[in-house]
Parts: sequence; C-alpha cells; structure tokens
Amino acid sequence: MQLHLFNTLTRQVEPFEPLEPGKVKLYTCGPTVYNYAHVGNLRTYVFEDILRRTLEKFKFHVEHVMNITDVGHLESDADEGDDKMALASKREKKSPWDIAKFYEKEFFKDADALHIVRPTLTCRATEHIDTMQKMVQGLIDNGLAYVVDGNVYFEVSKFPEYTRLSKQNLDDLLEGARVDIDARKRDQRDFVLWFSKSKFPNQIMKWDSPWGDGFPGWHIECSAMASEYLGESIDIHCGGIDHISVHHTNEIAQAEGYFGHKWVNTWMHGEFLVLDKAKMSKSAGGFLTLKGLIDKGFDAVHYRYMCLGAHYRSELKFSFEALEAAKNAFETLKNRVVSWKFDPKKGENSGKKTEYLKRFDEALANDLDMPIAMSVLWEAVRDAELGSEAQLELLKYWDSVLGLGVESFDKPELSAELMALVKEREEARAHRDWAKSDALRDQLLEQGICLKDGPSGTDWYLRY
RNA sequence: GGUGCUGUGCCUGAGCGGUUAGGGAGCGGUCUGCAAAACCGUUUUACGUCGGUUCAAAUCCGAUCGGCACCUCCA
Repeated sequence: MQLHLFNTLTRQVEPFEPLEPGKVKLYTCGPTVYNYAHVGNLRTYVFEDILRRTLEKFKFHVEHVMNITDVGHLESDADEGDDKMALASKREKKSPWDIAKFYEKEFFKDADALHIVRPTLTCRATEHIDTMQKMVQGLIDNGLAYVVDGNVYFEVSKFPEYTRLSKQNLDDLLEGARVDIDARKRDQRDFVLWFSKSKFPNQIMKWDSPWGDGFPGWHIECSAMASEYLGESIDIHCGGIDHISVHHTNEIAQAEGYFGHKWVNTWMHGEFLVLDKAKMSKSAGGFLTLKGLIDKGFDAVHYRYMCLGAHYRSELKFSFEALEAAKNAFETLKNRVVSWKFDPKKGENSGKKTEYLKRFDEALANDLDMPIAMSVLWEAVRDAELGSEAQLELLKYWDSVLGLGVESFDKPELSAELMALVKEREEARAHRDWAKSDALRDQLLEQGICLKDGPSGTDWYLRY
C-alpha cells in the first residue's frame, strides 16, 4: 500500500517516496532542556512516534535523528532579553550544564512512559559547536552571511526562496514585526548565526570562534546536526506547527544556502494541543506536565490514547474531562484484551480479519489518520464474529503503531493475602452468607480489586 | 498588516456532494443473591448565521459573525 503524507512545503497530501528505496532519513526537532516538557510538547513527540512506527510498519528502514537543545537561547533576535538556560540556572541554582543534563533525563523519562520509541540517534547541540561553526563559515564564504561586531548574521535578501515554507510575502514580514531593532543588521529580517561574547558578558556557556567567544544562534544546530548524521538530503523533517515560519524557514535558508541544493523533501508539522482555547506555553508559565497528569491518577498511556483520538494536523482540546474519557476507553480496551487472553475463541468469519487489516492500513496510509484507525479498531473489538483469537492477533499487530502496550495487558497477580480474601469470600458466598460476602467485596474494592461473579466462578479486575 | 487554521449532537472528535464515524458520558437492558466491573442496545432538525449552486450540501460558492495560532524563544 502506498503511504501518503501531508507536506507543508506543498500544503498537500502526497505519495511518500524516499530518496533511497526502503530507507527513510527522518529528523525530528527535539526538546530544549531548560524545563520539563509540557503535555503540548509531548503531543508533538507522540505524533512523530506514530510517524516513525508507521514508516516501519510500511517496511521502511528508518534512520531517526533528534537533537537535544542544551544551549541557551535569547528571548529575541535583537540580542537582548534573557537566556533561558541562564534563567533556569539562576532559578535552580545549578550550572547550565547540570540543568540541561537533568531535564534531558526527565524528557526521556516522559517519552519512555508514553511509549515513544527512542530515535536511532540523539545529539546534543553543545557537542556539535564545531559543525555549526563550519556551517556558519561556509555561509560567510558563500556570501550569504556577514559579520558585525562579533555577531554573524544570515542575509535573508540573498536567499530568494526564504519564505518558501511559510508562504508569506517577505515584504509583509517587516510590517507586523514586533522584534526590536538591531542596528547591526543590514536588514531587520536577517537572523543570527553566531553571537559573540561581547554582547553577553556573563554567558556561562560559550565557545571560541573565529568571530569571538560566544554561542550559536537558535537555528543553526538543527541544520548542522541533521546534515552531519543524515547527509545533505533528508526525507522527512518534523516539528511543531509553530516552527514553520521561523525555525524551519531559517533552517532551510541555512542548509540550502550552505549546500546549494534542496535539503528536505517532506516537512511535517504537528498541531497544538490547546487548553481553554489558548495554547499551552512554557514561557507563559503554569503549564501541565505529564507528572501533573499522573499525580491526578492518570497513566501516561491514557494521554497517549487521548492523542490518538485526533488527527495530528487538528488542534486537540485538552481538558481533564477529555482525558478521563480517554482513560475510560483505554481501560475498557485493556479489559477486553485481557478477557480474550483468558478465553481464546475461533472466529466464524476469518475473511473479516483481512478486511480489518486493510482498513486500518488504509487509514494509516492516508496521512496517519489515527481517528479512523481507532474507529476501525473499535469495530473489530466489538465484532463477535471475529472471535477473540483473531481479535487479539489484530490488536497485537496494530499495537506496533499504536504503542499502547497490548502485549503487557494482563491480569494482575494478586498477593497471597488478597488471594486469601477472595477465597474467603467465595466460601461465604457458597454458604449464602451475603452480608459477609459483600463486606469482603467492599474490602477488596478499597484495595482496587473489582470482583465479578459469573457462572464459572469469581473473576477480578484492577480498578483505576 | 500578512500567513494559516477553525466553528459538528451533553463532551471529545471524524467527515472533503448522496450510505452508521469512533470513543466518553447519560439512559435502558443482559448477567448477578445483590453489584460500582463486563457485555448489549440507545439518544430519530448535530453540523455558527444568511444567501446561492445542485435532483441532492456539514461537505462546493458568496457574504457575515465568532474563536485560535504563527509572523519574537516556545511543540
């Protein structure tokens, strides 16, 4: 089946063809590690994970590179404002290096909890300063960048296709620009490739450079590292939708200005998770983390399930009500799977399984249409004709993309103590001592064990 | 000012001209000694508003009223 993906470059869903048959070079913009990731950030990583898993399901060998931005960023292009790493450093009384290390670890904890497959390679910006400098020098040599007072700027007017991705009119950028004026720039739309120390005397993270001690601009790291590990041409580059107009636009300018040819074939962007019709933002403070959800009694995978309910190019409204709905659906699914494991049945209609497989794949192939894929899943889950054996096989197979952990869905082991209580209650029931039986059931329920009496005896479930 | 997205039943969320989206919640039922678990069924002008095209529109066109994002670090 032909996989189709939406390309921001063309604003169309198009057939996906890798540069090299059977192989995909994938680059996803990684986290800036100066704070915890919020659930909005994580939605994008879940989307990218679905993409990665889908590519692999469609038999592509995926080389997946992700950066860790552990260099400070200024708040504006005007070389002023605060450096985020420095701010965090002050706030937590740790060195910027320790801040970065700590939040990188936290990021991967979250990603693991969400069953996000690790990239085949992750790389830190601070470990690739040389590569960035080489690229900056190359841009200067190519006549696309210039040096002023130890700062290096990319000259936007020298790159005619600058707005190819954002589809904005270059002249309109000036009008609404809210960026402060930087007198050193030849054109206010130019952006920084290298900041010299002279503008930031107390910068802790800094490196030698031909232009002065300092640190790289915001965008150069992705261009540099992506190229170092994936080469001069990349199949797919992803990020959040907010990256279209600035970060990715600048990345294209740098990379293509440096190489002199097209750099990325397919650009893909995940929409925002919105909270009360406002976006979730780190800089605005007060954002929701995965830990925040877990503290409220949710599991990370409930959030993953919630993300699966909406298409990645649609905004998803976050609310605890919506998360609760996802949790309920997920737990129902889990119980279903567990019951199949304990009661395998042959189906009456084996042809149906093929039909479901096809429909699920069609949804994936259509630009990762997870809502449709999930509706196919639920149809299969409720289709008794399929038989629990086939249903279980389907779910296990689909889980390579969904990442819900179907293999691990299992009936919990009860401790000997709890087991004794269950037995005691069964005896009470046998003697028709309902009062005692109900009391024991309540007691077990307090410990999260739900009992269900059926014709073939008493069964139990974990209650969430 | 520019670019783009968006307005669907109680909530969420698909839909891209004609056939049931799906999930949650609620309600009803099955099972049960009872039962909060499980399962089954169900909610008969849902598509911002006003026009238009069409045999047929949530889906196309026009107008209009909202909401949001990006153009500054942010997924």
